[in-house]
Amino acid sequence: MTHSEENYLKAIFHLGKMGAESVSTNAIADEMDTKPSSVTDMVKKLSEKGLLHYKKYQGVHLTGTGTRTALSVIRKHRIWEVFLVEKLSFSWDEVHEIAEQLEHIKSEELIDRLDAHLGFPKYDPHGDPIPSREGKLKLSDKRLLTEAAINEKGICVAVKDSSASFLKFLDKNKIALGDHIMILDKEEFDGSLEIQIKQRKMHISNEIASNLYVKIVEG
Amino acid sequence: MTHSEENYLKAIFHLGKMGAESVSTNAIADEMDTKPSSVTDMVKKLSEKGLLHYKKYQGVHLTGTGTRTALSVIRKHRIWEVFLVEKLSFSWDEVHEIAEQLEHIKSEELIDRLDAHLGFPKYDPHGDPIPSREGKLKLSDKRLLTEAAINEKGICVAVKDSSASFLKFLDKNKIALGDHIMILDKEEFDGSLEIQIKQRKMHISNEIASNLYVKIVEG
DNA sequence: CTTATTATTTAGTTTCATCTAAATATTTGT
DNA sequence: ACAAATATTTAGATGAAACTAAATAATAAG
Repeated sequence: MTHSEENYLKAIFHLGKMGAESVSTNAIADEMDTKPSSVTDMVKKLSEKGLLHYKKYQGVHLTGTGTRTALSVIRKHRIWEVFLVEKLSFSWDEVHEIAEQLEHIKSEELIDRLDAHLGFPKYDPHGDPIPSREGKLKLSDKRLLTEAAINEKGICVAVKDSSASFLKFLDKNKIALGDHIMILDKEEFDGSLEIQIKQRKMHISNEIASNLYVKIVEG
Repeated sequence: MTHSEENYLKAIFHLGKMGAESVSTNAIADEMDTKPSSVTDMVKKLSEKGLLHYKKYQGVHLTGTGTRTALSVIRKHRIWEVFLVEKLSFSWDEVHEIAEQLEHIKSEELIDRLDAHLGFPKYDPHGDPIPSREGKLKLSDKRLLTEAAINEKGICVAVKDSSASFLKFLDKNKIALGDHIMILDKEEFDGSLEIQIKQRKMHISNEIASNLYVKIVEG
């Protein structure tokens, strides 16, 4: 399994909503910042290896083996991110690029020991769940902040966009995972929100709200 | 800089006794388990990139940049080995393969933070010195056990062969870095040695002695 | 001082992952 | 339902990094 093959599986997994939907050539090309023709080539190869199903012009979806492989790479990525933040004090906006490299290190033993060393974390620094050794992925009832109703309260549990610029924005505005948020008002015109977060009120754009996941708390 | 290029630089550095001697095509091919013709190709490329000097039929030697790059890779390799042993409890015979992969992760920040996290170690688990950030390599007065005279005392400071089989042999026979060793007798016929190690006597073959480094202690 | 041996290089091929340009299939809009 | 737009695939090329087989240079041996 090459780095490139692993990256394709990861991208297809993400695009396919955990393997349910079939994924188009162009979507993969976009996600991976490559050309559709390159995707066709790779997809043929992965298909021959039994990692995904492919019929011309009909998109692809991962096989069981393909899904397990993708989850194994995602597991590595997320565990390494935890390591970088917890043990090496990187901030959450600096770890993605490095984890993109570390996720390809081949050693199950290594990742298991690292996992133990970190105390078997369940989530990465961006709130994404870490797949188990067996390839089970915890699915939570998190919702985008844009989908919450006025007066609903939630706890910020994850980000959708993990780009450095978005994460830096959150840091600068003192919004962190675990924070309690209540929707005070929604602006019809631009979809922006008035929220109460940790005793202070603030106004956030729709763009921001649509990249923050919350878990609604009753009451 | 590709993984392969880094591996070539590392191999040439090791073969060239820290850049002093010029290294032959065949020696590199042997070291890297590849064909001489492949070496010629790569050496031409590295030469064009200014990492080594190459004249047909006359071997190569690293430039300043080439040496610095090699040392940077070696630094990464050794720091990762310390991490694997100290933090993840790998044994010293398991870390080489994994470090061969980790040494190619591109991030100076990562290796500096890891270095700090480990308390700025000076030696890797096999007793090899870790180059500084600036590319300085501590050279010690260690000598092979085969070069020590009868009645000389030394401290075991490093191994020459880092293969799993040799290291496992040492573990099994309770020989570890830091142990005090005295040469009791040398057998003319096969070069084997009678040694005193930590209150017990044992007999070791020339093959073993020629892969153990000691630092002679006076008295 | 030739010849034989060994070392090294050249030339041409392969595999991998990408690309561009062109061809073909599918989908959409009227 | 047909043309236009979009998506996808094919064909052919490129750059790494390896290989094999053949040619050439350097070295060693008689």
